[in-house]
Amino acid sequence: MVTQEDIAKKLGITRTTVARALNGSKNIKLATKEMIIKLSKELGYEKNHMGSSLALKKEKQIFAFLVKSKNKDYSKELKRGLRDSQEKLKIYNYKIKIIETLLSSPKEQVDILKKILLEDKPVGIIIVPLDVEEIKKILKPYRETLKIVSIENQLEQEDCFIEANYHKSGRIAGDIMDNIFFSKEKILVIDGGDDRLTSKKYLNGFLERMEESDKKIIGPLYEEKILGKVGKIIEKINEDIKGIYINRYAAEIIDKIPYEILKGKKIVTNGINRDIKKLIKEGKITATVFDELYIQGYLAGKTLFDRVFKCKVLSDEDYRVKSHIVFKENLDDY
Amino acid sequence: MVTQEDIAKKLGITRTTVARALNGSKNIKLATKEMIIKLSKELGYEKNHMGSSLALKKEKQIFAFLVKSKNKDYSKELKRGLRDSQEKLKIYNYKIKIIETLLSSPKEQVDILKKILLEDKPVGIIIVPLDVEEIKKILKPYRETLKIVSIENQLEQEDCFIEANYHKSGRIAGDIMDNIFFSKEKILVIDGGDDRLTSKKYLNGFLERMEESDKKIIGPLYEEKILGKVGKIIEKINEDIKGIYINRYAAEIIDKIPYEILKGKKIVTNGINRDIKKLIKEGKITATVFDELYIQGYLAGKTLFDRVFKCKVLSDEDYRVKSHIVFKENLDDY
DNA sequence: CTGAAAGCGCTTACAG
DNA sequence: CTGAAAGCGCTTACAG
Repeated sequence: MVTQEDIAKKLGITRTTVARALNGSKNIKLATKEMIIKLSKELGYEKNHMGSSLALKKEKQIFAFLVKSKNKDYSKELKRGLRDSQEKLKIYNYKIKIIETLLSSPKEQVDILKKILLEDKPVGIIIVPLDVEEIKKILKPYRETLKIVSIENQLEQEDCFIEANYHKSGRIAGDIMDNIFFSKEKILVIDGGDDRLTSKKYLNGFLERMEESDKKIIGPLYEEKILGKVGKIIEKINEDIKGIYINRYAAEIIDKIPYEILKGKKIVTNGINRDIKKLIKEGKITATVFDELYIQGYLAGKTLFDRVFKCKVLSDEDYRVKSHIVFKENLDDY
Repeated sequence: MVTQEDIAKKLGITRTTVARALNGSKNIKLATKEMIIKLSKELGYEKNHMGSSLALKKEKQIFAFLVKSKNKDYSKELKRGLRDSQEKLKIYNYKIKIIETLLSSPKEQVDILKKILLEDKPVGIIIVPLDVEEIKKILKPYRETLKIVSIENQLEQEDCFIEANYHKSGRIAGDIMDNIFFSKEKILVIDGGDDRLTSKKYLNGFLERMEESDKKIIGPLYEEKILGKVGKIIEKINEDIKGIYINRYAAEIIDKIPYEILKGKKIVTNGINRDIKKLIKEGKITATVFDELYIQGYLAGKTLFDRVFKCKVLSDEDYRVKSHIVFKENLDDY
């Protein structure tokens, strides 16, 4: 294992100067710096992070900007993932502070971000950016020192970007629906509306996949405030309908429909929560497909940390969030 | 943050003594030790692992006993997971050495284990134990200092035990098969034999789940050296058969059967490898269910490390290996 | 059984 | 722009 001291000795200088070169300090002559960097590469120097952290005693702050949506599970799971990644950070004296703003109020997010950049001097930002263009602008002057991870919406190319593939999960739901039936059955598609995060992408993925199938799609049936108008859905369901897909409010909608009407239909949905789990357990929903938000949160924390601290860039594969398929039998995995 | 020094000061003793108490050293008076432990609990002392590792310079060894089976993916994935967990260990100066022995030769595993315990003084053992009773006996005298993680087969209650739930994955395959068909169709079950790790459990899980269904099971059809006798399988497949389940050698068997015969049948299997993926992509296999061996390996490394180093015991949930369901549309997640 | 001291690899305020 | 020095929290060989 090669240390800064080794490099210093070979070069006839002090550890201090070597440390400076390796930390990107500005108080160092360019030539010296280059010489040190060159040798450290030749020797295969890797910084010992324990030594480094031990010496670096003051707490460094990372701010995570999440959003609160009506879909409570969304931010809850993301937060849980983020918190779990914190454990690792804590021992290195990094701290993630979570700030939640409303999905419906991009301006609030922008304002708080501005304030924090100015006052708290964070070393990293994790964000589910709402007003993407505005946020890009705000971050620009801080880019030299700030590491950025965005979730759901991409900012600059250079930032790490973590996204779940909701569209794909929609396609998978379609794949399952297609495979459940041999012949050209009728499938009713219920559009529970757009939550501005996942549900529209789910629906589009499902519909795209169904176009490649021989099943006959009825709908999508859309109603504003659909939960108040379940009657309209009931009208559409008849003997001919063999399968039902719902992209949003699956549990709420199913609960409002008398079971007699749904009996024998195969229902597939996207997303997961306690109510959907219950319905799968009862055999009312056949399967659901969802993206693990927990992992997204966890990855965001981990990734930012790797970037800030180790200057390590992970491969794209590491950021990929898998889709999970849930039938009754693997329900308790989730 | 409370340090050993803080504790020492409050007690009017030196850091050295505090360290000794906290490390479980024997060179310390019981009363002193108890006093220190008590105060450190009161103050909420948590050891700083960076300081600790930095001081602890010599390499510590962990040995992992894996098995080589005919199912190459088995040990390959397990190894990959284990290797990934090593990265974290390395910076703390722990090293995992992997030893593979043949599944068919439990004695070889026992012999090597004996030798290593004697000569290498490992701080931890990860093992897929074959001759469980014998291995329990061998490990007994070392239990004071040695942390043990077993995979697949449990040793003592106190050891951490990581298992995939192959039986459950079999049940899930059954669940999918059951859901694919509305009516009482005939399902042919092909038993590809016992690999002594997964395939029998898969089969039993599948059959158990099918008993709860209204489908009619044909088989299980078992032949010794089944790959040489695919003719017997072909005989069984006729118009009436709507679904086929195969627990082992799915890809090999399907490849030997003319596609005309399989066309229109829904095939579900357990396990995953490149060939199965290919068949799913081609639409020949509808779905497969498998246990992520990679995760098992990763967990084994991580768990042992947590035990050795942090004296941390994870909750059962952390050891749980999920089952994964793969249809065509989520194929590229794996 | 306990303590004084050196050292792990790194960072950074201070002095020049 | 560079260096001497203190210090992060811990461990352990050595001396008593």
